[in-house]
Amino acid sequence: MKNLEVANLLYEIADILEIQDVAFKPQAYRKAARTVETLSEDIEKVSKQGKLEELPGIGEHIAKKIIEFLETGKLKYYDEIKKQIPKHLSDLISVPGMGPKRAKILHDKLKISSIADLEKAAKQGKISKLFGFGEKSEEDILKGIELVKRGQARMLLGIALPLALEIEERLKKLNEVLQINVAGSLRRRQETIGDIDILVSTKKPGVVVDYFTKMPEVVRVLAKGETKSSILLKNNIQIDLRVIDDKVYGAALQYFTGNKDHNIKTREIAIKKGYKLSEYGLFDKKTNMLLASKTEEEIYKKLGMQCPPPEIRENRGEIEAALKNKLPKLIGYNDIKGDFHSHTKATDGTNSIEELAEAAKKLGYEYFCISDHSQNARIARGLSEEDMASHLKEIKAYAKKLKNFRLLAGSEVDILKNGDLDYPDKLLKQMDIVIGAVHSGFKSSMEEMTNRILKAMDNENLDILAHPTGRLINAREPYEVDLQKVFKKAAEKNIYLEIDALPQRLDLKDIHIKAAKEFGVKFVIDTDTHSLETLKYMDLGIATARRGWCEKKDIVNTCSAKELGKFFKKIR
DNA sequence: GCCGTTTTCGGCCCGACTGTTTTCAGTCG
Repeated sequence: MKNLEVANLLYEIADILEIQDVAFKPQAYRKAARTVETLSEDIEKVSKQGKLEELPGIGEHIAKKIIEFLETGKLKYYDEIKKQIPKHLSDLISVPGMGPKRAKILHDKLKISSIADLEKAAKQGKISKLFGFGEKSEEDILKGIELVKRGQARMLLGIALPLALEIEERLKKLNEVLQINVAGSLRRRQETIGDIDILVSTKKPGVVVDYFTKMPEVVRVLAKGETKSSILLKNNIQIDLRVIDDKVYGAALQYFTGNKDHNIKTREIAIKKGYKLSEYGLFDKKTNMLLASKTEEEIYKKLGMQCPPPEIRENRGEIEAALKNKLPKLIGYNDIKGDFHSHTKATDGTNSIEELAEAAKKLGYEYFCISDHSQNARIARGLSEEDMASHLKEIKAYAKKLKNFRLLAGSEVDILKNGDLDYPDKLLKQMDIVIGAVHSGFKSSMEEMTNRILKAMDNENLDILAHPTGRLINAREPYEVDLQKVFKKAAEKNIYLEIDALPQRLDLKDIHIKAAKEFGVKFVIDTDTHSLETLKYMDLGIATARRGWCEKKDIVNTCSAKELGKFFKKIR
C-alpha cells in the first residue's frame, strides 16, 4: 500500500505551493491528500482500474500525477517546484505559529531555510528586529521549535477521553456553566487526538475562563480571549475552551465538532440555499436573520438533512446520506451483550477466571469468553496442548456453577507462519470459540502474510480473526496484508473480524470497518482484556464500530446468550 | 486544481486571537 506515500507527496506539494503564495491550489492538493490518506483501498489498485478521478478532490491533473508517481516512483512536477524553494523550507511551517507568509519573509530577509537556521536567528535576536515581528514572536518561535523537537505524537483516545471527561466534570460544577460538551476529534472519538476541545455556554464568560486558565495542572496559558482560551498541561496536552452564549449553543457545538471537511461541506450546502453557517448560527444571507442555532438537530434540519452522529462527521459520505435521509442507525453504547476476547493469569493476564466472569456479570453482560494464548506465544506464556485442555475443563466446570450467565471457553490461537493454527483440530473442537491471531513475522511480504491469513481462515474451526492488521498506534505499523482478500474470505466463510478495543490497537480501524462492511462482513467488538481495569475500553471499540458505520446487526456480540448458537458452530 | 439543484467558468468556509500595528495581516482550528 503506497497510500501514505502518495498522501505525503500531495501534502508536501500543498506546502510548497503555499509558501509560493499560489492561490487555491494548496487547498486542492490538501483535499486530494486527505482523500488518499483515508482511503481504505489500495491506491495502486484504484489507479489500475482507472478510477482515480472518481475519488473526491482528485481530478484529471492530480490523477495523472499520482499515476506517474506510482509507475515511476517519481514526479517531475514535484521535483521542479521543490527546486524553486530552498531545501527544508517547508519544514518551517511545521513550527506552530509559523505559516507560509512568515516563512517566506524570514527566508527572503534572513536567508533562513531550515528549523536549525530559524532557532539560531531567534536566539541571536535577529527576528525581533524585522518589520512585522517583535520580541513576542521571537519567543513564540523558540517555544514552537521546542514542541516540534519533543515530537508531537498524537494522544491515544483512551488517554485523552478520561482526562477530558474529568475536566468536563469539574467545569460542570461551576454554577455559571449552563451547558458543556467535549467537542472536536474527541467527540468524534477519533483514534488519536491532537488537542482537547471543550465547549461551554454561560452568562459569565470571565468567571469560567478564569477558572479554566487557573486550574492547578496548567503550565502555560497559550491564549486568553473573551470567548476562546487555550492552555497547556504538563505533558504537552493542549486544551481549548470555547465559551459561547447559550442561545447559540447548538451552532457552536456543530462548528466545534467538525471535522473540518464536514464543516466546509455543510457550509457549502448552506450557501447554496442562500444561507450562511457559522458558530453563531444559521443565517439568511440577505437579511441576516437567524434561522437556527439552539440545537444541532434544528440546524441540520433547516439544511434539509438528518443530523449525523458525531462519530461519522468525517465527510466520508455521511452528508450525502443525510441529505437522502439514509443515515445508518448506528450501534448504541448499550447494545453489547458480551465479550469474546480475554486473558487470565493462566497466560499473560492478571486476574482469575472467576474474577473476570464476576466483572463481566457486573457489567450486565449475558456471556463472556476466556481466550488465553496458545503455545507458540512464548512471551505471553502461551499454554501447551495439555495445559490448554485442562484450562478449558476448568473454565467449563466453573461455567456450570453460573446462573443466568454463559461463560465460554476459547483461545486466542496463533496463526503460524505456514498458516496453520497453533493447536490440532481435535483440541480446537473442544473450544466454544476459536480466535485466530498473528503474533509473529510482522515483516513478511504482503503476499506471504495474505496467504498465511487466508489459509488460517480456511480452517473450519476458526470463528474470529483478532486484530486483523496487528498495528499498535504510535508504536508499530500494521503488517502488510491484502485486506480486500481477507474481507472477501471473511464474508464467504462467516468468520467475524474483530474490532479490538484496546486504545493502542483499535484494530480494525474505522475506514477498514466501513470497507469490510461493503463485503458483507460481520464483526465482534472485544476488549482483549488482560485485567479488570481494561474491560472499560469496550466503549472505545463501540465508538470505532460507529465510526465504521456499523449498525447493531453488523456486530455479533449484540446478540443474546440464547442466540450464540446461530453465530458459532461449536456452541449449542 | 477541483467542481456543478445558481455555474463547464468562476467560485473556492468562517471567525477568533495575537502581535504589531495605528487599522490589519498572519495563523489557527
